[in-house]
Amino acid sequence: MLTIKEIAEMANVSRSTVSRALNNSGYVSEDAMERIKKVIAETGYAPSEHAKSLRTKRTKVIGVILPTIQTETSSKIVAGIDKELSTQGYQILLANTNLDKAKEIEYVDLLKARQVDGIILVATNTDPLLLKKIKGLTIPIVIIGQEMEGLVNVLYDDYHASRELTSFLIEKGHRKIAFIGVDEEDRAVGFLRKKGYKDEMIAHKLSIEPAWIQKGIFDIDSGRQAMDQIWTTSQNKPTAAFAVTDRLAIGALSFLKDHKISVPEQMAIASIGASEISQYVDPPLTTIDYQNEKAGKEAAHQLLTNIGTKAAIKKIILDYRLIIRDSV
Amino acid sequence: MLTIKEIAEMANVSRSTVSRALNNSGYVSEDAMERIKKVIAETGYAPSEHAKSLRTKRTKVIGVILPTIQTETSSKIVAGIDKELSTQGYQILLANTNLDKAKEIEYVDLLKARQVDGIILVATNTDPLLLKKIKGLTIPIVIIGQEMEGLVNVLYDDYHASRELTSFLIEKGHRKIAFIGVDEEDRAVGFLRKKGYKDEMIAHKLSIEPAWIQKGIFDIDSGRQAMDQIWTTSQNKPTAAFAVTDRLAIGALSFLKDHKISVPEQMAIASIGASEISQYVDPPLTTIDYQNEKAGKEAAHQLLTNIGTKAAIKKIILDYRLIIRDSV
DNA sequence: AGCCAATATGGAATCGATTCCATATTGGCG
DNA sequence: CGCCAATATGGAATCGATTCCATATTGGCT
Repeated sequence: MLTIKEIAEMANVSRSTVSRALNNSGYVSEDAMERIKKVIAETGYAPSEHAKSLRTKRTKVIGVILPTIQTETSSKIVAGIDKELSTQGYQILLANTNLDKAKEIEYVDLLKARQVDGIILVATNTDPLLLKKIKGLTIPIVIIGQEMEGLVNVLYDDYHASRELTSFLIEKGHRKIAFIGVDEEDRAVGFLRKKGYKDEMIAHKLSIEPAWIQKGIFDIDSGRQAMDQIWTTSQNKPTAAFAVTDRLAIGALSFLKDHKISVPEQMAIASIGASEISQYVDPPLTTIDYQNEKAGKEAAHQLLTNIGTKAAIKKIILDYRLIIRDSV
Repeated sequence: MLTIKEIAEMANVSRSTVSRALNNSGYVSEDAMERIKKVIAETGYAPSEHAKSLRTKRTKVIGVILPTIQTETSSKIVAGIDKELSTQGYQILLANTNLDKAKEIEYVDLLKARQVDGIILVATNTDPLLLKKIKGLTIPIVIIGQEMEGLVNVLYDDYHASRELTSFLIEKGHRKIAFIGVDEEDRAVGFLRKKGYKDEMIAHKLSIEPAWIQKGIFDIDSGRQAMDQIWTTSQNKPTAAFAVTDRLAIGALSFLKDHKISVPEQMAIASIGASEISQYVDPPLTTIDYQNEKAGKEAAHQLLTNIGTKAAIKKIILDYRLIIRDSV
């Protein structure tokens, strides 16, 4: 590993001068500058970022904590974050929790020790312990996807999106609408989307049979099982189902297809996510686009503006868009 | 930011003793240990990783360079890498090139400056400049997806997978087989898969009409366009098409569906990738599973065993698996 | 009781940069 | 021609850890 000292010797100047040259801080003669540049080019010297960070307290690294990388939502968010950060020379240090709540907290500490300049947390819950840990941080943090009081949030409008989608199903003539959700510990996806559905049903004086409400995890197969449950256990079969994610909807479609239940004639399906493949399944899914990449970009942007300055507590609510296709 | 010096003062010991306590390097009395632990617990002190790395030359960070995060392949690889690395306390520093070759080289330098303990490169080309840069590195590196002489490679068996898939189509009675590929600068996906297809066709004395061979980029829409080309420009219409990725195949399916060309009766489709949704499109795709997560895991494993020791140059070729579904 | 080795502890150098300060060299101008 | 400010340069402290070395303390054993 080449150091600044060696470069200085080779260019016949002091370390201070090399440093000044590297950082364009002036007071370097043309002559010296040239020699230094030449030596650097020849040797391929790259200054140690660690020594630099130790001295300057800035790392140009942002920690990103996420529940999984294996969903389209996550990768779109990360892509958005990266797009924004890379324009400013920042990089992403990944912290994947694999949906483990303890790890979420642990990673906050680890990122702190690595002195990242900021953290973006793609949250799945609003655990008080996590919240407490976050509030103790001195570096800026932005939360995506869950509302946390007193912090910078980038949010999807889960409640209204959910109401609107339910309302759309009702407009289309459906009265008996089933719901495939996820655990309500996930306040945004679990609780708020369910509430939106229920409230809209109630607003239209429509009743909900308990068997119509099923829960999955975030994969395709559990969507399939949920639809199986709905179909086989409900007394009064619904004519439509609202799945809180595209994957759950795709699982549901797969069950329906195998049982020769036609979509949308016998059972309409709608969901939230607008994943790339939602338009290529059979039939193409009616779904709500959440603009995940934009969420990532927006979060990164907020974070960058908060670095170095006091964070203005903000709630950014992204808009959504209903995409109507053949599944309803 | 709390430092070791302050902890030392609070615990009434020297910095050396605190350091020894932190690293369990012995020679710390029970008494002192207890006081130090107490202070650390109370203050939530976390030692600066930068100062540590500066001294020890180890960062516990691995740089991962990839062409995009927005594909299932990439996220599976990253998930695999993370799974393996996190068991050893390593983290991932992401470097997303967005398919920009210049950035690929640039990021090697940046990661070097950040003194990552190793690099995993998910490669899309075998550019000589890149190769030269890599060979100059002193830290271990593992390449996924492209064969690079003299380095540790984790490879898919593109050539044989391609031959086998072509052979399968032929077995099924197809004689006129089209091919949707990508640019051959990507040696693995572009060149080798095409060669496998061609060689297998030749081995069976089957001729290929120029219009049957089309090229896309890595997205669904270009697969659609490629199939459009094949269908509208070929004199002699093929009865099957081999797409080098699932996305291209899905695009092709979409074209066929819109033009009421039945699959597999009028046109069979097969591809490589085994993406999660390949089984939920209509009809479910016959595809080859490459085990991307395993590739990531294996690469990370190789990298970790090469840290600290001289790298054994190795070529690891992963096996693949033909998944037969209804599209053929 | 006295000696030696094991244990315990602190001091100081070090890692590779930045940055403040002191000093040396210029050049413009009266 | 001499003076002052701007420019150019190097020395040294510093960031926060680790680690080598020197010294102090302890306990076991003859």
